Amino acid sequence: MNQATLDRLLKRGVAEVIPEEELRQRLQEGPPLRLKMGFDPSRPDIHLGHVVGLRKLRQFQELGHQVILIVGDWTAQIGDPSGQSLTRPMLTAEAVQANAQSYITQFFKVVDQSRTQVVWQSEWFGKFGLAEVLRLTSRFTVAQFLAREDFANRYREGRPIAITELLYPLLQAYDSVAIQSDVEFGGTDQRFNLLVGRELQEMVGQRPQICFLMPLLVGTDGVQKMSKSLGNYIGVDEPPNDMYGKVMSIADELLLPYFELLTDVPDGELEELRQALASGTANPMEVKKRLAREVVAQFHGDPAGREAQEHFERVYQRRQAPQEVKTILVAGDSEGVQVDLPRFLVEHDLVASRAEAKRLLSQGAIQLDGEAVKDEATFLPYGSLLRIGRHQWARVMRG
RNA sequence: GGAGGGGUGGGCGAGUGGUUAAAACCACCAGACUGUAAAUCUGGCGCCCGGAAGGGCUUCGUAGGUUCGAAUCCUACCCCCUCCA
Repeated sequence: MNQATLDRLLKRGVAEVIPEEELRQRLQEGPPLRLKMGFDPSRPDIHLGHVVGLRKLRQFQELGHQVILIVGDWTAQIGDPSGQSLTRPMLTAEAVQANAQSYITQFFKVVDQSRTQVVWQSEWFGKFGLAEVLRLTSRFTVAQFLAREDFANRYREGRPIAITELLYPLLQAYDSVAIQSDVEFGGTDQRFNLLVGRELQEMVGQRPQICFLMPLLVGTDGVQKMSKSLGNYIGVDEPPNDMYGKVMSIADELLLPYFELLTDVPDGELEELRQALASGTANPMEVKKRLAREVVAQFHGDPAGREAQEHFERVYQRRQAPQEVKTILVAGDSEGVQVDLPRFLVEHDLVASRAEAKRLLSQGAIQLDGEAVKDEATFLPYGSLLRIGRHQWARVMRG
């Protein structure tokens, strides 16, 4: 492996490797590494935040290494304390099964299926008895766990910590033992969990895994990490136009991190971009368009990327109607139809309630062929185009 | 086993008998501005009827009760948290 490849692997889009020297050494040793990646089947959706890690797995795979994907059907019953979430309801076996399936499908949009092995926690925890649980828990102390930042915070502030939450890192750590993990991947918020795995492996006489931590992608709100529950995410399953639009809506400051973590644009070029943006010679909007196009292309192909861009330029920049507009068939007289607009909009699911429609109306947010509609009682000619707010369009046709 | 605190709108969190569909803030929606965004400003933000004025209904853990009137008082129940042992 040449130096450039190695640097890209260990530096680009990487927060911390513990310990980095050990990983370099193992990469030189030759045998394919077992790369551990776990997921929580109570949250089956993959968004761009996850993609950062998946892309890194992919890079390792391209060098011949093997991914072990763990379906966390047991830990899902606890809920990862890293997300400061509380105890979640237990999922039914069917729900877990369905979620896992959905997750895996999305997973392989980035990761190479032929170099991936999928395993379930229940393969080892299914036959775990109390004796094993005691043996496992006895290896660690409360003090060790209270050292962890979020536990420490919660404890200090008198907020609850469920005993099961303390178990979460232990179970995750045992996963590493069960699959004999060489490298475990996770976001920087997983640091503690991954380190426990490393420690536990050492205790049982296994070669301890290396912890590979990646930066957390900031979500579309520009503040918090991308997460589904915060609603600031971009899902890999989203349609091209939505995906493109969401990328365009990120803050300018996120441009470079997104390029670094989500694209293959070389570091040298990123540096040029950075300077161009700083000096004002590059228009952030144009740069962002490129980012959006590349992201969409990754999941939907190049043509979809171009089409999404055209759609965006048309609908958002020129504020024209999209190519494809929902049509509403109405029966009226020869020229068109007289309607009570709020009722009409509700009936055709263009707006949630009459009150909502009236609000929009009074704010001039409803247009008929480019003219703001003022009155609730409105005549809609056949072929006319309705626009509701920024995003909704509908054409009225005789039917 | 004992003591105490608490359950309010998407979130956080005021509110202890009427002027409260319920403050403030966040999120969200719309308009203006714009380079996509952000920021900023403006308006809005339970549902229904009404052109409007206005009216009606539903909502403050659940179920009852007191009262002309209850998120606010009483009773029972459910749930959550903290501390002491």
